[in-house]
Amino acid sequence: MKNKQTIKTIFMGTADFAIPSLKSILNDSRFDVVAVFTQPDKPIGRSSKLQETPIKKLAIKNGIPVYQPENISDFSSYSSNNKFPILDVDVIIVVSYAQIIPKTILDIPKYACINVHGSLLPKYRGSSCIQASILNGDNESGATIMLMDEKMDTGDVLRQAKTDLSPKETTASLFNKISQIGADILPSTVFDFVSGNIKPEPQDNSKKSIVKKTIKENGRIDWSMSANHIEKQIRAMTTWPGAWTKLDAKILKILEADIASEEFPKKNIAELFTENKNLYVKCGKGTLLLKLIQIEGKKAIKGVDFINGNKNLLGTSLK
RNA sequence: CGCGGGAUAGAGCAGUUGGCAGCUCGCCAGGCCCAUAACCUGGAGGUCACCGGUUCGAAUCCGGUUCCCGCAA
Repeated sequence: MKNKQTIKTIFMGTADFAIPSLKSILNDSRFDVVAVFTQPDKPIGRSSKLQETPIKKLAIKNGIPVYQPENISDFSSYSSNNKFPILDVDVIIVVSYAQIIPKTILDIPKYACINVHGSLLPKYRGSSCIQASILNGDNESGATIMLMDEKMDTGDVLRQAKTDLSPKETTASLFNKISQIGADILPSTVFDFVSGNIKPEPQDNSKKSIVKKTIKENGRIDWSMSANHIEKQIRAMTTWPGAWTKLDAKILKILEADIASEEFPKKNIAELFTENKNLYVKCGKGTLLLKLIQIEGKKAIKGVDFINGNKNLLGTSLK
């Protein structure tokens, strides 16, 4: 492709994860973003007001046409003539769009549909890739730029960027890291591919792993598990759905915890107790020191603050 | 107007037949001690979210407002 030409691009994305990528593309003069696709406005939070997706806000701010079809393959839902509205594009970049892209659309761009995925594929195909890397205690993860095909996250890899995980990494912090490093390499990767300077590498299917979408129940703590496992679960479930348990009839979220260095053999599993001004809960193996917790209807508080105001609840068991 | 919880000292919480504003912690001063996050003594710190009503008297009862949070989506 000639230097003076720009890459005519459609961007599809919805969640915050896609924001750095869209910014990256918008800030790169080699790209011309002609349209943005994102999910329809939905009510979020306690009010029933419709909320625009983060991507929609960014697109509007930059004066780019926004499409929000309920179903991306149902052209009639967003185009009056039952056709995809823009047929002459070079690439479609999809990041965290929340819908499967059908073959009819994969075939539209001149070069390819390109995806940014939050793991080092073929590891962790699926939507909860970042949670999975923390839950499994990985030392490194990263972002993958790949060509899309009809299956989920199975396309040929163009380029990857790695990052280390800190011992206290949470899904929230890793989410930011990976979305950024992915965005950082996205423009040049797409450009190099379009220019013919990248040879797509098929994934090694023998090394694949697939992760299911995170659901609320994944945040529920099983206190018979090891403190080591629960501590990773707490970091993996930050900030949604959060690691939670039941204190009497109320939900108790565990926002931050450390693995206790001491053992407390006399305590029962799931028992809440205090020792040296620290709040602990006994696990199946080992003990967790609760640093930051939140009771349903209340704000997040430190373990020591909970002890000060709720001495009567010490000794009870979490469920 | 989706369902529900909450607002009281710097923090976390008690506090209804309406009657002097409390607890734990922190903070300040002093004491004990080889020493301490331990212990003892004393102290400061409140417009009980806001506005109005009932009452001799309201944190408490009634009406309204604002803000925070959990669920759901």
